[in-house]
Amino acid sequence: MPSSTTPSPTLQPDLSGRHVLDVLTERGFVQQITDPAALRAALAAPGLTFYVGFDPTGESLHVGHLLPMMAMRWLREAGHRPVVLMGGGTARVGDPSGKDRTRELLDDARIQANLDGQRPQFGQVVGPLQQLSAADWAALAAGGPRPAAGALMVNNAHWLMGWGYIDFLREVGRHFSVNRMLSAESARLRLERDQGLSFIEFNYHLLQSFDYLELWRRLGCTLQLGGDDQWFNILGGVDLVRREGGPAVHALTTPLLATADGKKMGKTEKGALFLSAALVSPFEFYQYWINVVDADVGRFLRLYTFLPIERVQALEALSGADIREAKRALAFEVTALIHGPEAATAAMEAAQALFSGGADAEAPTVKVRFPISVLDALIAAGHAKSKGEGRRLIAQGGVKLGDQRVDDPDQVITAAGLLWKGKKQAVRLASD
RNA sequence: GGGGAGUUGCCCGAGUGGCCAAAGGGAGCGGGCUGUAAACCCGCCGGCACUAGCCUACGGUGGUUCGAAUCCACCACUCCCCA
Repeated sequence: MPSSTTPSPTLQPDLSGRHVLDVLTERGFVQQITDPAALRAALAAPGLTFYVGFDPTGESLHVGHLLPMMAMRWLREAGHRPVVLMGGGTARVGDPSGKDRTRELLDDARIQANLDGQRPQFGQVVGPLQQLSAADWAALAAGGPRPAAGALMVNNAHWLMGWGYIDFLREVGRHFSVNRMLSAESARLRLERDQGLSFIEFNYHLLQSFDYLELWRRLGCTLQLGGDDQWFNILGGVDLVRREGGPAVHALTTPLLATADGKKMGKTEKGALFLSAALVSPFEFYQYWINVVDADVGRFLRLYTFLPIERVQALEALSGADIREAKRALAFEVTALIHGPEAATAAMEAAQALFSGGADAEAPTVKVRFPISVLDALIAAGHAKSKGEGRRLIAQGGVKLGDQRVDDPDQVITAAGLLWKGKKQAVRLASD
């Protein structure tokens, strides 16, 4: 058990003088690289500009986005310039990669709201970012000077929205082979499954490729990072830059994570594990990492924390019940990174109190009016969606009031206390 | 433009007039075993009332019938083949 003093998380990466590519590889960030030797040489000296694209498809980022963000932070530490590309333009089209059906098209208001929601979240992990406005971009495109060193945030709406259809076809479209695009996995998957692939989605590839060209032209960007499902799209950009007379720019993909038991990474009962505290409380966030399956702990420590590799290896070496110590470190570190050390400490202490049988532990609080039946309280607490479900839970022994198992749905609660569903979820009932 | 197939509960998928709230699988939830793990075993899994019962539901609307997810008509959408 940690002492009552606030433990201090490791919120900064430390390369210890090693080549950043070695560190990224060792920590499991690297899936594919276009030309490893060339990229190694390019990264040897600081100053390379690289980017990662994020489409604003939700109001908050989630852990799926965290992986490339961590990689960006490491690269930044090595002295390179990160560019966060917000897909304000591409989100209007929709990426078919990895989707087995057409995603609903987002309207402009939705996209704008999502952009606003996600924007501040990048800084937390990647570090301070300078945001370029439409006017900034226009100046840059007109040949103005590049911004001084430092991380940037750009929005591809600024260079995609102005195109005329014919112009785009002539200038960009002519470089793309439909034959190749049809053979790409994202398209092939749809075709084989008779799922259909609308023309608009089919064009996503061109837009993303054009992003790379534009970022190379305006900012000298020579590396794009992305999830491995983006490999083909990134290569499209690499090709386009070359066809437009540019150098051999680089591509690096990160692995697509599934948890060791085959589930999608970052999925909770309620949905994605969002980084926004409003959507997923720090406590819930912490609990997600604590409950990670054993086989994933080492991998996640490497990817989602900045703990030194020696420390990670030490934690990985634990076995049996001691693995929980590694999970505590993981949960604490990641929570501290996203929600801050205070919130992480609070979440950790709340979890410990709750699961060591502490009756007065912290837990999400729900206001109710006493007296209230257990059945109604379950619904108020969000533990059950209907009375039928609540009855079922009780019948199966899944409900506890404090440490007392409840077996009568009509039992009346008269005072504040903890209401448990199963072994892991508790809500504090408080007077309204 | 012509011809054909299809639309079932969170997902996949059976079901062709009453025995259907609808087989089976997956996901999910609870219990047991444990370490707030995995694997495994057991149970649950539309809503309300929970004893009997009622309501909503099988793309939409209308119809046939004592009775329809199942038959008919029209509409919408999806996919396939030919052009």
